Amino acid sequence: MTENILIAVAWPYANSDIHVGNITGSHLPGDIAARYHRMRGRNVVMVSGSDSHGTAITIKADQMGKTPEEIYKHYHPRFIELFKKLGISYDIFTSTHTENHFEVAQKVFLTLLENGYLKTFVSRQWFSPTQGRFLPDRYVEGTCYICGNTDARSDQCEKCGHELEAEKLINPRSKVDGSTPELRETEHFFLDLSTLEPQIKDFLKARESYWRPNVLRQSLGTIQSVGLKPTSITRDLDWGIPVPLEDWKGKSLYVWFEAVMGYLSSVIELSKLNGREDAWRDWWIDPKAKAFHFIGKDNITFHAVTWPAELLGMGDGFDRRMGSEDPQPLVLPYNVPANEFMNLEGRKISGSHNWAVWGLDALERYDADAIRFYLTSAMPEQRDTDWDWEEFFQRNNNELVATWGNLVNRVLSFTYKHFEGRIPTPGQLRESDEELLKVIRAGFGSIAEKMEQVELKAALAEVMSLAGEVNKYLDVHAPWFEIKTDRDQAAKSLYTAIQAIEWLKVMSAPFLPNTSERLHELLAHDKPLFGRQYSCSERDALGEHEVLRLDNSEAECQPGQDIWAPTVLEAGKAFNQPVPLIKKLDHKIVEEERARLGKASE
RNA sequence: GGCGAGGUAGCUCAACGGUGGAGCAGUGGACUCAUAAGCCAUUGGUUCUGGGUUCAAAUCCCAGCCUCGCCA
Repeated sequence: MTENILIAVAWPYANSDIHVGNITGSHLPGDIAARYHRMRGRNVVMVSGSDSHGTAITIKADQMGKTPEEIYKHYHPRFIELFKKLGISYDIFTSTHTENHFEVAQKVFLTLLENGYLKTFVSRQWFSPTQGRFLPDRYVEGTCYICGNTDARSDQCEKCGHELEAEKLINPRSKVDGSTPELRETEHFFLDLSTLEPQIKDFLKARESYWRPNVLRQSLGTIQSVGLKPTSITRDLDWGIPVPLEDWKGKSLYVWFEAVMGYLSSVIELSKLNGREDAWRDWWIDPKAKAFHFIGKDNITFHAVTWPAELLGMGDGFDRRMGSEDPQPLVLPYNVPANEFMNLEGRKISGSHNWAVWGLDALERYDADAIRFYLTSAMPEQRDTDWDWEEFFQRNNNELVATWGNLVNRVLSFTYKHFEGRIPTPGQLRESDEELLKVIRAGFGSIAEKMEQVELKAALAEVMSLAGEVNKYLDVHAPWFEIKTDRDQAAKSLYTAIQAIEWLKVMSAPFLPNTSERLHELLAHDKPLFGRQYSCSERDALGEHEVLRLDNSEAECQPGQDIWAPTVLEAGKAFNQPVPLIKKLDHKIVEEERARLGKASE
């Protein structure tokens, strides 16, 4: 039975471009995991989409003099372009602003309501009489009741750093038109986390042995120390998913409450696109399916507590609403390997100050795999890390090119020259040949263990270390001497080295898919390892949205076929004339890139 | 303010109670198939600070400092 794996990546917020911190935090680790599981022959679906709603987008829209929809439609295709160029292989990358997502989100809401986990509370919020609507906290400014700063935002004072209780703000004024807002009562829905707490606790306890400490302590730790409180899930906002009830006009589902449902809605959308409406149940109903959630540390509570609470609270009600005759509960997250943050040259990444390395911009000058290699090496798996251009340069030239790229090039070009472009026929291998192959072969097992545990840096380090073993082996045998005295000995050495390279191509493929694919072609394999990314436009009642997809039909990776294995190299087979797989960089890029930082753009 | 994570060689990280390790950078050496890459050898550390427990602490406990996240 093929294992079902859901790779769910945090939905990027569609009010800014994606930078290296976002990439290494969630998209890249998700992609590496997805590719690995696909190679194991598992039934993988990797999903994400643009988080299109909420106040941050309406604010951006106001600043730019555009509509929220225009803002989302500007960034969404740029996300897709980036994922294509970087090889982030989503099975579907869609948006929360789709008819399908609206339907799913409203079903989730109604199911939770039906099951008694939603409550309403009345609170007081600032209302603009001139505009006839409630103002989000960030739209109201006034005097800080702690430090007296006259330009404090109602939810936070920049000057003294305190977060504020919005209704205590002195001399409030609307950021939109400067008018004076007034406090009015407003009613909102809350998700009753306190009632669900025992179930959430059981869910977390069952995963205690293998979750990362930061994720576990922030979720289970909070429950054990202070407990959970009801959390509000609706807002007085037009731009979003309407609360699906009479008399709740002008109120939307809170963006965080609804965006996480994208993990469910996107799989449903993909199932519809593929014409197999029930396929989503492979990942969401099959109790053996595993869901991995790749997120940044700012998102831990939402994914380790709130989203599981939504799933638990629905019971089998969602499946029933989807028309199932035998309704079942939904699958809970298997792991939430949250990453910490990546800084840039010693400072926090800041988009507004252009202190950022933007994905699309960097891809104009560097190969996808060069970026992927460095971002994996410096992935913030257990602590904050730093993108440093000098280190990017060093790691590319001294590790990726020197250890791996050069290994492939020296072996293949020497063989091509001396063995007429064919894999040498080795005859009986020597003991030392078998020894090297044994060491490399063992990597399939030990690297797999790290991949299953989502220890991606350690996994990549082991691949590189194995490449180093091949370099040492070559130095001992020196086929460039053997060829002069005993051609058969050189044939054995080169065959062994190419066999090792063939295996390392497989082990490095989740990290360096483009490099592996090109090496795969060099070695004259018929089919590509991975599928082809493409995008298409879909139309529904809300308009059109672009969708990034993946066509696996021609790929070697197929459900049920485990290609993460030491296949035996065919002696005598012709291969293509080698070319260097990875480019060396010139040191001048370090100064050039540093000079770009912090400069105004656009 | 509350909760949490992290603070180990210049950089990235590993050791998580038993003589502080790896890769890269630095330095020295022999080689040449290769993108002047590869190989061998080697320099480098009051493990944030101060206490404590222990025969033994980077590791456990207490206090403090710094960075980051979440919540109020």
